[in-house]
Amino acid sequence: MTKAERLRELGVLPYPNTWRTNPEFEEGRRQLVLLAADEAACAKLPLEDELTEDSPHVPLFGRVVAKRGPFLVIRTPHGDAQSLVRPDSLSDRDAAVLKLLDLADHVLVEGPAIRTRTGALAVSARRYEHLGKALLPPPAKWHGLKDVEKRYRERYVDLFANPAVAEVFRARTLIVQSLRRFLDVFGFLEVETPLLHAIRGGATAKPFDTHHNALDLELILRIAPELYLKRLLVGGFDRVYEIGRTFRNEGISTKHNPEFTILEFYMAYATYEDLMDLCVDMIRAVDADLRARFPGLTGGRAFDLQADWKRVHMREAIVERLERAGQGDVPTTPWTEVLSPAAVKDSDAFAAACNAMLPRLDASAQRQLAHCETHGERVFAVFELLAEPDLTAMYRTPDGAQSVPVFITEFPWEVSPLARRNDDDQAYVDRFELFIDGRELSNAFSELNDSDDQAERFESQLRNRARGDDEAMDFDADYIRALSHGMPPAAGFGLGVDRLVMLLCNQPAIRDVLLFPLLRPEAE
RNA sequence: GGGCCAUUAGCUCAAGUGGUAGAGCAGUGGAUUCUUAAUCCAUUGGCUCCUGGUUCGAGUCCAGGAUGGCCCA
Repeated sequence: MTKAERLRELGVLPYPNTWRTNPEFEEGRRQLVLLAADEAACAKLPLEDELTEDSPHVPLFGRVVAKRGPFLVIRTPHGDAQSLVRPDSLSDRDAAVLKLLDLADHVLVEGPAIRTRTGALAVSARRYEHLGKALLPPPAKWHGLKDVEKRYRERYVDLFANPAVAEVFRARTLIVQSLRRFLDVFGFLEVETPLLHAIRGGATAKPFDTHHNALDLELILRIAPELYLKRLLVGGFDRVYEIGRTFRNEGISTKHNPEFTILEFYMAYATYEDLMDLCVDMIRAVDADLRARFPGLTGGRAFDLQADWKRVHMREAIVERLERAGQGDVPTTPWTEVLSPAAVKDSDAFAAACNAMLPRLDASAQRQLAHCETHGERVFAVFELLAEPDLTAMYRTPDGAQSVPVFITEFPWEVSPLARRNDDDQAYVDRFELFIDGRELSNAFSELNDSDDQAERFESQLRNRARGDDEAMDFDADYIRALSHGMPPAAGFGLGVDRLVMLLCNQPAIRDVLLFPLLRPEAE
């Protein structure tokens, strides 16, 4: 006979729903768990035999994760606390129900809080209620659940068996709340724009295809919210933001999941330089919130957010990388043999250097560089191949102990189809990407609000498509019409929220900050 | 996409060069009841990821596949 059947014999439902919580129980439990973690406060509790008739009873409810002698360890969202459950302190009925307890069951105990002989808190149970049955045993109490695949597939077990994992997800929520609060205070309006798009725009990426039956319409899941948010600037919402899911039909890795969370905000009458200042303030504010509440997650960092954040033109970063090759932690590179710092400004010399370098690159880098047709595309490719991998070695705190955040600015226009051209040099745009700890976290620019220029950029994207770039954008005629109605001068900002959580919470893989990362379905 | 590694009981892990598949915890039955991975006695539990091959004999060797991890791209 199963335990569930034996419970029924005692008149107890295995899955009851009769005991209900209320604000008083919730607060009582929370205070109790906090008290259990406070050694000094526990020392003031009475021993069992010092109790008086009027000692107040407190509730403790949650999942039983361990049995030790006459003690049950009960796990709650706030932490663990234990209960001393002795049959002779319980009614016969409660004692009989207690005998049918399995690890992982949900239970309620009520009784006075006491100090044990070892100085710990325990709820000395006068009442014991079975609240919910578990049929499967929990993972080994000492080792927990370690199997990485199982942790992702059975996240529900991971979360209750490994409290440190649950902590990361609580921290994630705090980070998102903190981002919202920061933007709300600055007068940004949070909005929701469509996830189903008819054409691809706002980023260069491969989309997921889907279909709407009633309209018989081929649709894609959005690869970025950008173009809808900028339509709202035209509509008169001067400061808007959206935090939401975005989908890119690409590979899965420690840094990529097909669906991820993006923050984008747009600010009228501002430039990309204003956004650099705002970005520093925002990330520092979020980090301060995080460190105050989750100090255990934020130690031992390889980067310093309090240091001065560097601002480096993309071409300067390439020059600096060449000049510092072999110094400190910046490795030597064959690029120094083919590309002189002076040649970075000279499109012919730069192209020749790229050609000379081609046979020395690995297959993927060759593809990336050979694909380039213009100087701007080559500058971007060389930045990615040469400078980006060593940003953490190049930009460090004065004592050299930590890397500092760096804004890479002045991108070539060809790789920036939605960004405003620089007034002094039309070949480059007013754009930056933020790198912290060597990882690309943000992309932002002064917005292109010249509808004629934007139309030319879309045409350029179509030419890229024609020559085989299957990530190029579509021509968005409605967006051109929107710009033609007049978009205020503005700057916009995008941030990978999952990557920010990884960075601030010291998590090595994006799967560690996604509750349910995409996995292949299990075999039958 | 390429390379390397892993896959054995519910969980965590063992099984020199091929020779009867094991432990701890969980579970079950009992004892004990101020424990801190509770303890003590007894005990159940296996398609060793899958499919083939070599062999008298395969968890172990070989080939192919599956899933996952790490690195590279």
